[in-house]
Amino acid sequence: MTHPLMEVDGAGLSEQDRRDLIRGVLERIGDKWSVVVICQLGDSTRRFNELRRMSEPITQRMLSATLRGLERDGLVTRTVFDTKPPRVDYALTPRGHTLLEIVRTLAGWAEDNAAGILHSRTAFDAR
Amino acid sequence: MTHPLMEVDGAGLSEQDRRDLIRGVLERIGDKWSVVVICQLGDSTRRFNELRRMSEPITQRMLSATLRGLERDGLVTRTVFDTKPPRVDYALTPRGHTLLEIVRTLAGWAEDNAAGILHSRTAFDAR
DNA sequence: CGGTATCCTCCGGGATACTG
DNA sequence: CAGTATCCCGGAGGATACCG
Repeated sequence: MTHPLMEVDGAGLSEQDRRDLIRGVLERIGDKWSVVVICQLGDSTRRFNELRRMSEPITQRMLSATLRGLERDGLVTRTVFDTKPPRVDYALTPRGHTLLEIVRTLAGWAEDNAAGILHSRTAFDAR
Repeated sequence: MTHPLMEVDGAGLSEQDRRDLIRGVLERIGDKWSVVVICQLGDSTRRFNELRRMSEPITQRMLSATLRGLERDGLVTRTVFDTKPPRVDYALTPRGHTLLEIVRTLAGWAEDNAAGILHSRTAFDAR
């Protein structure tokens, strides 16, 4: 039997380490654009400027940085075609797709609860 | 006829508005401590300093701010007992519990994928 | 087309001290 | 015990210009 806290890399993890680990991963989807980009890549492979338009008002710099971060974490693949003009395709990896499902759940929750949350905020601020 | 600002339930929102809405809600759980605090409140009601210890190394200031944000969004209730010394209890609302479930899924995903992600990062950085 | 390079601003959040 | 009040800094991220 495997101890729950020893599953990651074989070393023992404290509750503290566990939270750090989760936070480290959540920072990826906690940033300003990752969730948006992941959602846009959900249906199909996309090219850079295609993503840029779909994710407006993202800046070129931030799209580039976001994609690099997602690629670094093995959530997105980057495929370069050596044509002219250049063409680069981005797509979700299998790991990225498992995250997409959760992110869609989260997005659904956000939509379902948006009205209630906005109402709560108004009530809270009124005081 | 429907006024745009009244279509918060998702019926006639532009793709842009939909993303803004989701981002607005995700910023709550995207900040540094909300997810941690929500998880700690998952099992039972907690007092302020109890949460503080459970969420180390959070600062007093940030716990206070995080709880206020969660309360504002109707995710957490704050109950003051007028005793000495003072006592304040925090608990998840029903809405907070629905979010807790998703957050737990997310935390589970983070744990399950932590090793793979760390490996991907190392491989990516090696290049 | 698909990016970098630079510069600059804003604010999330830590440290510390004080309070009802 | 359960908070506020200040001060301050690093870094996320926007604007803009340039590049292969």
